[in-house]
Amino acid sequence: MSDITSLLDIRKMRILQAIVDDYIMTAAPVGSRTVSKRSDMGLSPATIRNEMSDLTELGFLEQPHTSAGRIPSEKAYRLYVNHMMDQAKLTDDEAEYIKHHLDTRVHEVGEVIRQTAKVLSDMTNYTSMVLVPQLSGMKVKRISLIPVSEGSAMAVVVTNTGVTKNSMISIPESLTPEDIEKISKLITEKLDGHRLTEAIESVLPAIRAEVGEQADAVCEMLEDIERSMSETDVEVVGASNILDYPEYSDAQKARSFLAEIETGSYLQQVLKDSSDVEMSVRIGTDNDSPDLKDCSVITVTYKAGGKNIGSMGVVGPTRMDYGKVMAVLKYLSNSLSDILSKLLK
Amino acid sequence: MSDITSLLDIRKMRILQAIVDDYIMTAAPVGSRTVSKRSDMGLSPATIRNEMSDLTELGFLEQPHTSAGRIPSEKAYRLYVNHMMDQAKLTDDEAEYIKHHLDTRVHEVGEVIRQTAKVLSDMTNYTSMVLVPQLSGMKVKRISLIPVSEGSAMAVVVTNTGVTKNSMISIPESLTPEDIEKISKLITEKLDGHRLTEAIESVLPAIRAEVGEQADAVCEMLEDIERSMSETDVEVVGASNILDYPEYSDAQKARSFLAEIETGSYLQQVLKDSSDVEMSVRIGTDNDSPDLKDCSVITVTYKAGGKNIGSMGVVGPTRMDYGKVMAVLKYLSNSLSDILSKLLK
DNA sequence: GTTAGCACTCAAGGGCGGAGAGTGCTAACA
DNA sequence: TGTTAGCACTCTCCGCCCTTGAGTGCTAAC
Repeated sequence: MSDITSLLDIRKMRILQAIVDDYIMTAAPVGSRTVSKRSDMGLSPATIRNEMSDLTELGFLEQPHTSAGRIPSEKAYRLYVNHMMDQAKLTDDEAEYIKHHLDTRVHEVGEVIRQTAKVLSDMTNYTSMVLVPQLSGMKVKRISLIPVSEGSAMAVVVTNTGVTKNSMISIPESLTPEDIEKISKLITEKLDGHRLTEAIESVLPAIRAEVGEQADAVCEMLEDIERSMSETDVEVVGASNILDYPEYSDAQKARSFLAEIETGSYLQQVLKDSSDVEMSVRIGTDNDSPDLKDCSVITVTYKAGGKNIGSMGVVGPTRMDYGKVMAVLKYLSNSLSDILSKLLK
Repeated sequence: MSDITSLLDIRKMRILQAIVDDYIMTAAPVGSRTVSKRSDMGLSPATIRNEMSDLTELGFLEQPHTSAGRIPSEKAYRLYVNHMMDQAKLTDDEAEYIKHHLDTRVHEVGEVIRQTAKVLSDMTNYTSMVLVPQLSGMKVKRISLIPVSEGSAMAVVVTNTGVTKNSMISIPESLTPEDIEKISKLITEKLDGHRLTEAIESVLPAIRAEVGEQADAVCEMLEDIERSMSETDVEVVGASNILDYPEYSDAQKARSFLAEIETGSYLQQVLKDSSDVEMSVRIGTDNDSPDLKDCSVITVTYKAGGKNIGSMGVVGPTRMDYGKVMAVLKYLSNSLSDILSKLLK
């Protein structure tokens, strides 16, 4: 990116910023008079109009119809987010609110994640989503197999950070509960300290040697475990918040937004894709999903023990309060990272 | 209930039924001419008007304004559901659809529940909810404790029917992983075949005797397990369907409906409360939640091995297609019961 | 370069009238 | 005595017109 002042002079920037700020608050097209009246502007409406005309030509503003004010284009939001947003800081009350509601006495990761999603949605009044910590990349401490019925067992994977995940797997009917217990011990012993993803190839020979004829079955089980452990869960809260915004007062539009949220697959993909960039912002058509073409999605990552282990984000109308959302996300990312770092030892 | 023909003669019944049927399809007030035109009616609009006037006086019909048709009151819906609904039967296509989408090859209870909820919502186009099988009342086959970090462990309860549930519990820091394993074996041995709910008092003395000084800690752990096992989970699908109905085109109304669904606590309560009646119907203000006062909730139970183990239901506008919904619910209840009975051996 | 002034555009909202759906009453009919 | 035709009446809905007001773009003057 070249220096943006070569693209837009300072005055245009200030005017554009004023328009975006105003539009974010009111959702109504902004006129030249409104901008001119801002105490720090000191220019007549006529001058503003000339500048607005230029900004429209440059693609930063759009006009719903001739005699309406202007609304920001996606291009304007991108510029706004990157170069001219007031990076809001949380008020003391807000910080206090987070501290108070992220109950650090809770000892279960899932519960902490749910609380985080709730707080995120409540504070922003948009839809929030939090990816539960990902096992991939963590080291396995223990894998327990619990016989449930003939043909099925529950696999519980515990990582060295204390993150757990469990799933039902099918097992060969030939295996007795005792066999399962033996295998459970064996694979824990062999896999201990390895990453689950890399474990199978590297550890299989050893296991194969020890379990003899049932090696194939065990091998399949391990693959089954790996497969189910790489599935991601995401906690989504506050989908109905979208109905608070006039952009979505049309039932049909709200319907397709909510349906997209409910399936969750796109959002899940976004969170996964963004799980290595500290903060990502997708504006409008940046989103592949047509149902979210009037939405923005902002995500941040969170860590435990200095390593990224998950991400969370907010979905709202493109006209969202970027400054506030980003501030809340940053703060929450730190809080959650702290809590998890302690919680997961 | 006394014989209803003493309350309403046959003709009034037929007219009321015609009105309810029509209103369910169109959501528009029904006039005398519309009713009269039905091929099986054979009465002039004027006659119908007289009867409608009576029905209004009796509280079965309401009039939005003088020159509009009539709409059914809650009282009418109750009568309709109890005495005059055409108990719809599923078409072959519909039965086929269910068979096809309830994939019996799936071996995990949770997955089956999710599929059921999806099918239920897709077929009715209302919001569906399915309670996951309840452990209470089942007999414990196995309780495994898996050490996760110092101070916490995962408890996995497996019942004799193969239903599982797991949760994190905190454990006294004094216990080593070996202790935990020992205790895990011990409680499985002692609790095996008992109901979890009744197990603790009856089994505690034996356990107390064997674990010696750590008895109190173990006791607390067991209570913790019991507490978390009695928590219920419910799968909700298709909340956004409500936006397809003109009654909820008002964003504010849709908002409060969706918020109520999202918290889920009321619906969960309804499902729990109804988990011993084969089919229950709550119409309008039967629902305690003010946000659901224009909704009806219909639930059925499902079984495994001849015993009720859970329930599911549908939430929609009071003007819902009761016949269809009840038919789908009945059919699905049987299907799910069959699948679970096989699945849980 | 900035601004005042002015003609022009367009959406939103209020008022009005007709159309249409539906009712309730009355009187006639079987 | 129950049923029906007829009719006056009531309301909502919809389209129409007009006004209002916000906002623009252009021009000419500062």
